Amino acid sequence: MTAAALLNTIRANGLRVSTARRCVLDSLLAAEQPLTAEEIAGSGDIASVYRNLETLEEIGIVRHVHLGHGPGRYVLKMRSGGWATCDRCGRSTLLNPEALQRIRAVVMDTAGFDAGFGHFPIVGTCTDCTQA
Amino acid sequence: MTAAALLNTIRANGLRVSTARRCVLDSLLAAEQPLTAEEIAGSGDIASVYRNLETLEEIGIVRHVHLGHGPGRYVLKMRSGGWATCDRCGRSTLLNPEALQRIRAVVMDTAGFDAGFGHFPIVGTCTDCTQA
DNA sequence: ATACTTGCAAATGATTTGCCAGTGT
DNA sequence: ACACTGGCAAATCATTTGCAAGTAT
Repeated sequence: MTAAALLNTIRANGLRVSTARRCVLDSLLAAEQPLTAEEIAGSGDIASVYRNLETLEEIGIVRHVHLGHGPGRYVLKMRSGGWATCDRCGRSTLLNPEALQRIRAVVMDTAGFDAGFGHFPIVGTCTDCTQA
Repeated sequence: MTAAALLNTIRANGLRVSTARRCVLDSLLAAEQPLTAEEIAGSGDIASVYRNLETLEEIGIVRHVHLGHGPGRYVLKMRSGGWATCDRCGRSTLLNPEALQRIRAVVMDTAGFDAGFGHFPIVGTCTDCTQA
């Protein structure tokens, strides 16, 4: 999945590739971590950023996550997955696919829930912080 | 743990049992589910409710949870635990202790995280909604 | 008596909406 | 051209803070 493919998805949904829309995508493509709307907007118009994020989420390009307190954050869906956040150091990381699968299986088995941890993370204390 | 024991905890922490504080506790004692600050306040002063909830959380009586979008919710800690919320029907339930233990164990084993699901729930589709 | 608390108002932070001018197709 | 979008201002929702008056101990 490339940047060009994302633009095609936008057009395929009957939407336009506007400058503001591209800026949002470029921010997300350049980011290592999920970003807040404010971080994406920079000095630009934040209302447009929120509107575009909502639109991009509707067509399945963007994912909205809440990794802790504070504002919501946004990531490209292709770079998202199951999240884990440390309640001490605050770091958020993606669960590796095997770990996610095993956790999902137990949740399904014990609670009957088909869970993904793609919106709220697993919150707990990470190994580093537990040892410290 | 009784209602009277909660009042003792308040006094034991050098705090006063005021009318507003009692009202917050009474709301939480009467509730079946976590409540929003607005629900707790009713027609009363919501700023005092927020302040009291924060105080009660600090002394370990109350727990703050985010079960989905919308405002935060508050429960008595003695009635809280690991939460699961269905992303279709929106219902939130407490995980039974055995399920919670097994889930915590895999999370520790696969991701190295000591997680409790006491603040953010496990979000997924519940059995009823999956079948429907 | 003296802190701790309240209640009101106002401030703050995050997000949404109305509206009209601007622009991609 | 024509509908989709952007940008600005204002509204809304959740929560916090300042402060003078009230009250539990």
